[in-house]
Order: sequence, then C-alpha cells, then structure tokens
Amino acid sequence: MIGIPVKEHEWSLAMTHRVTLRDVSKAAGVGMATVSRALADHPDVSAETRDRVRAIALQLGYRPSVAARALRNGGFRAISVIVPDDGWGWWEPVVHSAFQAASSAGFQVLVHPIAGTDGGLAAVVEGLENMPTEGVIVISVRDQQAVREACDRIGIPGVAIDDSSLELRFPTISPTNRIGAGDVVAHLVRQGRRRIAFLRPWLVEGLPGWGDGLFIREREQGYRDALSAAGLPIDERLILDVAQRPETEVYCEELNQLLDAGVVPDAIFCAFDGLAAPVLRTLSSRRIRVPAEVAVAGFDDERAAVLVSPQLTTVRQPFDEMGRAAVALLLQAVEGTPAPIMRHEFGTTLVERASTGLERA
Amino acid sequence: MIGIPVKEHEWSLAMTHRVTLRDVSKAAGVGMATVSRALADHPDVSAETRDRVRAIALQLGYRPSVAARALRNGGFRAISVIVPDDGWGWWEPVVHSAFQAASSAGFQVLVHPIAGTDGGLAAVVEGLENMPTEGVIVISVRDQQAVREACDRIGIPGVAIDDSSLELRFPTISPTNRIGAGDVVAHLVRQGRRRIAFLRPWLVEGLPGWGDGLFIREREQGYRDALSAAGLPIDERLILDVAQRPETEVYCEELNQLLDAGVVPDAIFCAFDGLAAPVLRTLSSRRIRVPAEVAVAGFDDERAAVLVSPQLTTVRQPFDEMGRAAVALLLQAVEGTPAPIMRHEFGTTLVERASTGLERA
DNA sequence: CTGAAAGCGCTTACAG
DNA sequence: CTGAAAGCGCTTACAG
Repeated sequence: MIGIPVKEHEWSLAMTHRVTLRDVSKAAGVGMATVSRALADHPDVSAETRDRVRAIALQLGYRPSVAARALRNGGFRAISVIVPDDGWGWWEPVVHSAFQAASSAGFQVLVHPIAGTDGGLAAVVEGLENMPTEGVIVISVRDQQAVREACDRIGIPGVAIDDSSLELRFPTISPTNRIGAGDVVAHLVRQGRRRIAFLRPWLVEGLPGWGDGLFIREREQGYRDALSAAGLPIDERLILDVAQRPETEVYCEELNQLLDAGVVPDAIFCAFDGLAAPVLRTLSSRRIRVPAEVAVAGFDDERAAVLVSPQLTTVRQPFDEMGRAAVALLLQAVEGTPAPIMRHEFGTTLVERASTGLERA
Repeated sequence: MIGIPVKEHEWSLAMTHRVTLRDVSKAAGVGMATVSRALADHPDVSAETRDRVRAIALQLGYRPSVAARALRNGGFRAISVIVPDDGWGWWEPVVHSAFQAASSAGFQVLVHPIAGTDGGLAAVVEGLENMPTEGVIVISVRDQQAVREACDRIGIPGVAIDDSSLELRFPTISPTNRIGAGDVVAHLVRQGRRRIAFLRPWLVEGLPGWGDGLFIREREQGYRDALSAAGLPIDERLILDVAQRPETEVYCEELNQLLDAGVVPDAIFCAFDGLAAPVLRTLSSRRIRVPAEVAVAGFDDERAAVLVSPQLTTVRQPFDEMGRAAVALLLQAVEGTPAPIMRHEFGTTLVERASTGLERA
C-alpha cells in the first residue's frame, strides 16, 4: 500500500468511467479470465465463483463491450439493406425475406432508410463506412453509381434489387417486367377488352423519380407485345403519361382529360399499383362501373392493390424469391466469390381480383 | 534476411487473411502511424507519402476494421428501433422522424424488423446483445416485458412507442387516443349523424393481437364521451367486434350481419384506418352511398386512409413529434439521465376527407 | 478450477 | 514530417 503512485484518477468510479472486465475482476478479487469465463457460463468455473462474480458484475452494472468482443472474435456478421425514400412500398416483403435468409445464415441485418437521414443517400452511404457491415443490398436506389463508389471505397460488396436502372453497377435482381405486363394485358384481352389504355408515370429528365425508368419501358413493351399478339391495333392516344403526384391525390387528371376528349377505353393497365387508386376514383366519380364498363389492372401486388375498391388485378413480383436471391448473392460475395454484374430476372404471377372480371355490363 | 523464423504462415497472403494497417505499413515501408494518418487525411503527412500510402492501401484492398476503430474511439453511437411484425403500418413515419432526430444527434439508427427473423421478438432481442447499440426504441411490441428484461440484462435503456400496453415497462410515447376519437365522433355529430357505429377489433385472449388493447378501449371511450356530450343514446348493437383478418379480405362480415339484421347506422367510426377498406366495400356492394347515407371515419391517418375510396376522414397521430420525443428521451437516458417510466401523450389532429361530409342524400 | 499474457486492429499522445 | 509504443476491452490457448 506504500508508495503507489496516484495513478488512480479522482473520477475512477465516476459515471464517465465505463465498467470493464478489469473493474469486475478487481472487485471480485479474481483474474479477468475468470470473470470472462464466469459471465460466459464456461464450465471450467466453480459454481460458487461464478455466482459471486456474476453478482458483482450485476451490482457494478458491468456491460460487455460489443466492439472489443467483435475485434477479438473477428467481426459482426451483419449486412445492410438500403431502402428507398419513397415511403414503404412494394419492396417491403423483399426486406422481410432478406431478413429470413440473412438470419438463417447467422447474419444480422441493418436497415438504412434513406428518407429520414439528413443528407439523403449520400449520408447513408457515408455512414456505411462506420457501420459494422460486410455487404449491402440496395433496393430501388436512384443513383446506383454513388453506392457503387462507396462500396468500392469501403471495400464491401453490394447487390441491387432494382428494375429502374439501365446501367448496372451491381449484380441486380429484377422481376420479369415485360413478361408480367404481357400476361396481365393478355388476361384483359381474353376477357374481351379491346381498347386497353396504358398509364405510365411521366419521366421528368433530371428530376428524382424512377431512375432510367427501365421498368416503365419494359412494362410498356409487354403491353405492346400482348396487343400485337392479339392482333389488336395500338392506339397511341391510349398511352397516357401521368405526372408524379403525392399519394394523397384524389383523381387522375390525365384520365379525366382523356375521357373529356371522348376517348373511352374498356380497360386500363396501370404501370404500377399505386397509380390505380386515383384512376378508380376518377372512374367512380364519372359513374363508370369497374369492371363492368372499364377493367383496371396494375403491377406489383403491393398493399395498394388490396386496399382499393374494387381490389386490383395485378402482377405479383416474387418478393420472397428476390429477397432470398439477393442475400445469397451478397453472402457469396462476402465469402470471397463476387457475383458478376448482370441482371437476374425472377418470374411474376398474375393475380386476378375484382377490378377485372367477366361480369361485363 | 538470415535466420528469420518462419513465422509467416503459408496463407499470409491468401484470402483468409484480412489486410490490416500493418500489412499496408510493411508494403509501404512506413510506420503504422503514418499509414493511419495518410488514410485519415491528417495534415502532418507529406503529400507524396500520403498518395503513395493510399495507392498501396487501395491496391492491397485494405479496409479498416470498424470494430477496432470503435474499440479505440469508444463506441459506435447507434441506437436501435424494433418495429412491429404486422407489416409496415402507421408507425412508418415515426421511424422516419426518429432517423432525422438521431442522425442530427450524431447517432446511427439500426432498424430491426421482428417479422423476418426466425425466432421473432426473442431472436431480435437476443441479437441486440451483440449489436453495437446504445439504446432501443420499441414500437408497438406486444411483449414489452421481454424487451425490458433484455435491456436490463444488456444494460441499455429503452423507450416505447406504444398505445396498446396497460403495464408500462419503459417511458412510453402515445397519441391522445381518447381525445382524438372524441374529436372525430364529435365531427360526425356536427354533420348531423345520429346513429354512429363503432367498429373495434376483437381481442382474443392469449392470441397475438393488440397487446392489452389499450388504444381500442381508449378510442371507444372517446366515442362514448362524444355521444354523451351530444346527448345521444349509446346503442350497444352499434358497437361491433370485428375479427382480425388479413388485409386482403374483401368485405366486413360483421357489418354485413348487422345490416342484414336491419340495423343501419348513419356513420361508422373504425378503431383504425385499416378496418375501413372492407367496410367501404361492404357498403358499396349494398348500394349504400358514402358519405351520403353512411359516413365513415378512421384513426391513424396512415396509407390506407388515402388509398381507399372515398378517402377517409381520420385522426392523425403526430408521428414526427412522437419519433423525435422518443429519440430525445432515449438519448437522454444514454447520456446517463434515465427517464421515468410513464406515459407521454401527444396530441392528434382531425383530418377531414371525402368519407364524411355534408352532402347527404 | 484459476491467472498472466498475448493479441484482435486501430489511433494518438509522445518523442524525435 | 515520421515512428515506436501504449492502450481501447475483450477471449483463449497456455501453464499451473
């Protein structure tokens, strides 16, 4: 006890000082190794010691350092998912299945919404650098390139779930947009529809929106395919560009204009489900019956499809499969086998609901 | 070069070996400190050295260890948000605002959906122990107690955003359910409605659902308050228990039964927006006009409210405020000042849309 | 059953 | 401008 230099700072037991293994070991009068073992329920510790150590740890408020543990054990085994900033949409079930897949592989999943963050995508991507993550899945992110550069800099692999980008920077998971659109339009044709309109969101150059809009073009192509296959003429007036508006919008102005002009389709295929709600209200406000007079269909099979009235016939993306595939590709890359930068397409399914149907007027 | 013990393992440059600062420093022929500085853009490094070191680091595929850095720098500054397993719902904007708040305080946010995980809540809570997180916000989690115990064990503080639990285990953020419900029912009364039904989800004892169902009781109480205040009788037949069904359900069976029995309300207040879609379809299928004959209102102002036709009059939860408050309370606890376990209620707003309205038949 | 020691990969005073 | 060394808080062979 004599001559010990006063290395003990005054605040040694103040709140600032985090309680460490060493503190517990000192308090318990045993070595750190023993404390570690006692806390980890290691068999090589006497029950008595174990209990005593634990009691002291509890009393001191000991809390292991995740960082130290990770450093010692070599990592966190976690991957990140960056989700879009346009609200929670069609991709939500994808995240679910990605979680399933990742956690069965022993990986934690960190979700990074772009929306809430101050700097948007840039901030998220920067933040990635300081996150204990070994790979990233980007869902429908407008600027794949920014994420690509960040991944390269940080040195982690990435996988994209995206059908809006022409230029691929990652192995990319998509649904079969063209085929799916063809399927649903063929369905309309089978039900006797002949004047089928296509509603596509209007791509404003340079504005945030749907990236290169690939999925819009592909779905339009599927629409054209199906009409041609049925020997139906393509009336360009029935291909309608609708402006991007908040989901709270009540009516579809462009459809109103079309109807005002006396052009009346007998079916409307919306490029995605989200467009259908205002379309249905517009028809309803004009006393046009759905599906009797006009059938309506969408694409995605997300929440909007079942909330609208009548419920929407649509094309279901294979969300589960897509989420699992993304995780598989990513973990493979994490293990050292990077996947080639190419598109992987997954098959869609036609889902028939009341908005199309045989009971015509 | 003579006599150096073969301490270099064969795989020293194989894939298994992670590239560390030391590797870079050796390759560059400088000290580790210099590498660290060069990479961190520290001013005390000559431009030449910096560039050379960086080039080598890049070439070697060096990637800093987040764990080591965190250990050295003392933590990650991240908090966790545990989100419900009933899909992405009303709480989505809450998460957004929590992100805003956390990131301006310099904290990362980890989102842990319960749904995707194999073991459900238990697995998430266990996983927390190995996550670099300093606190947790639980949103509408059925078993607050389980999370509470985990927090205690791990030694991190928690805050709940929840209006379904009677027993509080955390400082808890809620909307003013009773007042909000009173407001919307008073609104219906002002518009001349006299026979106002209340639809509440049916609480099955022991089944997963809405916890203790506090918010349901409170909203019902608000409904009763408003009727009493207006001097209107309470017709218990108009208080309808509806079974929990998937959102894909087309009609509301219980409402159909009520109408079949000849009991016809002139307004329906749904305990939450999600109940309204089948209600509206049920009315529509019976040629009952909304709002002319029956007005419909909900609670939450979530996505469902604007997707249904007609759009729903509802009560908006102050999502932003609630998210910010949760983060503030949590960070305060992280800094060492735990908040008392009590309920904090935040005021709601009436949002009028087309499903109620003056244009009566 | 227990303890001293090495080492995970960084960063930063400290000393040139 | 640069480097050697200490130390962040653990865990686990290794040696009793």
